Amino acid sequence: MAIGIKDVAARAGVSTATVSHVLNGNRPTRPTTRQRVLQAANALGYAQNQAARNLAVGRSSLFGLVISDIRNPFFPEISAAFQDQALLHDMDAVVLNTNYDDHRMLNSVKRLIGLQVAGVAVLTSEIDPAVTALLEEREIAAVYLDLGKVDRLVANISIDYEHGIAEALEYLGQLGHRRIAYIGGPPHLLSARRRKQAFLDSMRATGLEAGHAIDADFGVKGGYFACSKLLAASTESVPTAIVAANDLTAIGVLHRAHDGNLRVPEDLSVIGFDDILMAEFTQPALTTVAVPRSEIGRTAFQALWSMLGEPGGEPGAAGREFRLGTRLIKRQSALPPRTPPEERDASDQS
Amino acid sequence: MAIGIKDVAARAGVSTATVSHVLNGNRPTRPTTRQRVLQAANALGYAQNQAARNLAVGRSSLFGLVISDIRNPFFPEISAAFQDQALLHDMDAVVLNTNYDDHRMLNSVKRLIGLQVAGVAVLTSEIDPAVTALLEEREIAAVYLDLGKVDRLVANISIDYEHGIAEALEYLGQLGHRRIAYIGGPPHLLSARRRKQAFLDSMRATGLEAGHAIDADFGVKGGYFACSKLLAASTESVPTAIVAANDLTAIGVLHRAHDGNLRVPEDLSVIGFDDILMAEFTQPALTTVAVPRSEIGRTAFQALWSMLGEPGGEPGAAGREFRLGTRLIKRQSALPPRTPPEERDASDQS
DNA sequence: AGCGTTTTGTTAATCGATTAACTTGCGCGG
DNA sequence: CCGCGCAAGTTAATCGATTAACAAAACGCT
Repeated sequence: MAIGIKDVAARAGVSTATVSHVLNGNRPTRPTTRQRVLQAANALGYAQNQAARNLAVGRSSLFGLVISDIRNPFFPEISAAFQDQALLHDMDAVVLNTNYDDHRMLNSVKRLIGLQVAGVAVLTSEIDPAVTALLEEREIAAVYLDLGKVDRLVANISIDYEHGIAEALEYLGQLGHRRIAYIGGPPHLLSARRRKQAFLDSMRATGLEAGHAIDADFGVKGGYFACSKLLAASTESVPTAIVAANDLTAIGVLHRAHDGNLRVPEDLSVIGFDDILMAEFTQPALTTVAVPRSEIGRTAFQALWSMLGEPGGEPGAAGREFRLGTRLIKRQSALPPRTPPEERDASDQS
Repeated sequence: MAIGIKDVAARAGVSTATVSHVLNGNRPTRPTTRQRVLQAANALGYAQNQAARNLAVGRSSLFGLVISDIRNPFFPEISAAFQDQALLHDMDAVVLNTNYDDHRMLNSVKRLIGLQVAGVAVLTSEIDPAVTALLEEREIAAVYLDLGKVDRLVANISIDYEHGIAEALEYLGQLGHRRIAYIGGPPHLLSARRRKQAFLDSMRATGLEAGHAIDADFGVKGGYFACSKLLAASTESVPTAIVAANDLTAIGVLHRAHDGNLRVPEDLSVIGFDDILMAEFTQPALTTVAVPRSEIGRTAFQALWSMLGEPGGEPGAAGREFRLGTRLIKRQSALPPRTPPEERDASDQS
C-alpha cells in the first residue's frame, strides 16, 4: 500500500497540515518539528501523490513538450535541456512526437490538456493554427518556435537564421567561392522556408549572385539526390560550394561527392546547418551553422515558467519574444575552391 | 474557469455519475441518455481532469520510461517506439534521463512514483538495486533490460548479444580474418560487460584466438584512442579487424584509421554494434550488429501493459522474460584482410 | 395484476493532498 | 497578574473525478 501524508504525520506526531507546510515551505515551522517531519518522510520513503496535489492546487507539475520526432537528431538535445530545467524546478515533462503530422499534433495537444499540463512548448517546425487556438482558448501558457506572435500567455522563440547564414556566406566569399548553391528543406515547413529566404537574402547582401537553390527533404538521401542534380549542371555552372539546409542533407552531399570522386573540401566545399552531434564526426568534419538547440530547450522552459502565475491569482509575466542566435562553426568541410589542376594528383597522403 | 463533470451533467440533465459512466463505459447506458451526455460534453468542450481521475482510481494513465540519455543515439528510437505504443493504448509516457548517474536514477523513479505512474520501464544499461527494491516495495509494474530476473510485477527484456556477435565473428572468419581485436565499453556498465563476454566466448567458440580486448568509454573519442593503442602494437600483432562495443566507438575507429592512412575496409575491417541511424551514413557505411531498438521500446510497453491489472483487483499477467535477437547488418566496413598489393589500385568505381 | 429481474440512474463516500480559519501556547509590557 | 499579539499547530472544507450501494423504472412471466 502506498504511503500517504497521513502516515508521515502519524509517525512525526503532527498533523497532516504541518507536514504539508514543512514539505512545501508555505509557512515557517519550528526547526525541531521540521526535522521530525523530514525524518519521518524519509524513513517511510514518502512520495507526494501528485494527483492529489494537482487536484488541490488546480494545476499539475507537468509541462508538455511537442516536437516533430525524437529520432531526428535535431530534437534530443532540445528535449534534454528542457527536462533538465524542469528537474531544477521540480517539474516533469511529457514529450510527444507529432511525426510531422498535423492531425497527430492536434491530438497530442488535446492529450496534454487532458493531463492538465501547466504549459505547453510546441517546438516543431510547422504549427497548425488550430493548436494555438486551442491552447489560447483553454488559457494555457504556450511557447512556440518562430511563430512571430506573442500574447499574455503566448511566448515565442525566434531563431536568428540570418546571422549564421550571413557568416557562412561571408566565410565562403572570403575563401574565394563565387558559385554557391543551396539545398533547402521541404517547402511546406516553415523552418525550411525561413532558412532558404535567409540564404537568398544573404547572397544578395553579400553581393554574390544566387546560384541554384533547390529543395530536398531534410534527409540524407534527399541531400544525395539534390547534390546529383547540382553536379549534373553544365561544367560552367557547377557550384564550388554547397550550403545545405540541415546537416543530414549536408551529409548526403558529402556522400554524393565521395561517390562522384569529388574530394571535400578540396573540390567542393560543403556547409551544413544545425550542428548536430554527428556533424563533428563526419568525414571530413562538417563546417556548419550551429543552432543553439540546448538553449532552445532551456529557453522554452523558462518562457513557460515565467508565464506561470500563482494558481490563486497572480497572473505571471506576459509572454515575450526570445531571440536566439546562430553562428558558424568552422570545421573541415570548407576550403578555397579548386586550385589549379596540376596540384591534383592521386596521393592524398598529405 | 474550467468546465467540470458537473457542468456536463447539468447541461445533459443527468447526474455526474451517469456522465462518468458514459464517458468511461463502465456501465451500459441507454442510447438516448448517452447521446445527450456526449453532446453536452462536446458542446462545452469538456476535458476530463486527469488529476481528479487519477486520484480517484489510484493510478494515472502515465508510464515512466527511464533511460540513460536521450542525446545518446541509442535511445531515441526506443523512446519513440514506446510512446507510439502508449498512444495506441491511450496512455502517455514520461521520459526521464539519468545521465548515467545512479543517484539521479533513484530520484527519477521517486518522481515517477509521485506521479502515480502505472508502470515503469528502466532501460538503462546499469540498474541500481535500490531502484528495483523501491519499485517492488511500492508494487509498481516494472520492466528492465538484462536484469535477469522476473517476478509477478517484474518483467525483463534480455538482449541476445551472443547471436549477433557470433554472426559477426563467423563472417569475419569466413572473410579470412584471424587477428581480431575488440574495443569494449566502460566496464562498470552491465551492457558493456555482457557484450565483451559474448565476444570472448564467441571467439573461443569460433576457434579464433582472442586478440586484444581493451576497454573504452562508448564514445567516439574513446574509440579513436583505443584504436591508436591497438595500432601501436608490433606489426605482427596489429589486428586486421576490429569489433567495437558500440557504433560510436566504431566511428572513432574509422576516424583513427583515416588519420593513420589506413583504408577501411581494405586495410582494416571494422564492425560496430547497435546499428544507430548514423551507421548507415558513415564513410564507409558501417557493418554492425543491429540491436532491435524499436522492438525494445515496443516490448517494454507491452510488458508493462500486460502486467497491468484492474485497479480494483484483477492482478494482470505476471511478469515474464522477453528475449530479443541481434543480427549482423553487412555494409561496407568489413572485407577480407589485405589482399596482395598488386590488387590495390585507385579505382573504386565498381 | 403481481412479483422477481434486469436495466438505468442517483446519492454520497472516497481518493490524498492543500489551505483558510481557528485554537493553543507563550512572551512580554503595563 | 491581566490581556494582547505572535508563533506554531490543528481542524475541516475543498479540489473533481470514480464507484459502491441504493432506488426507481421497465420488463417478462405466470
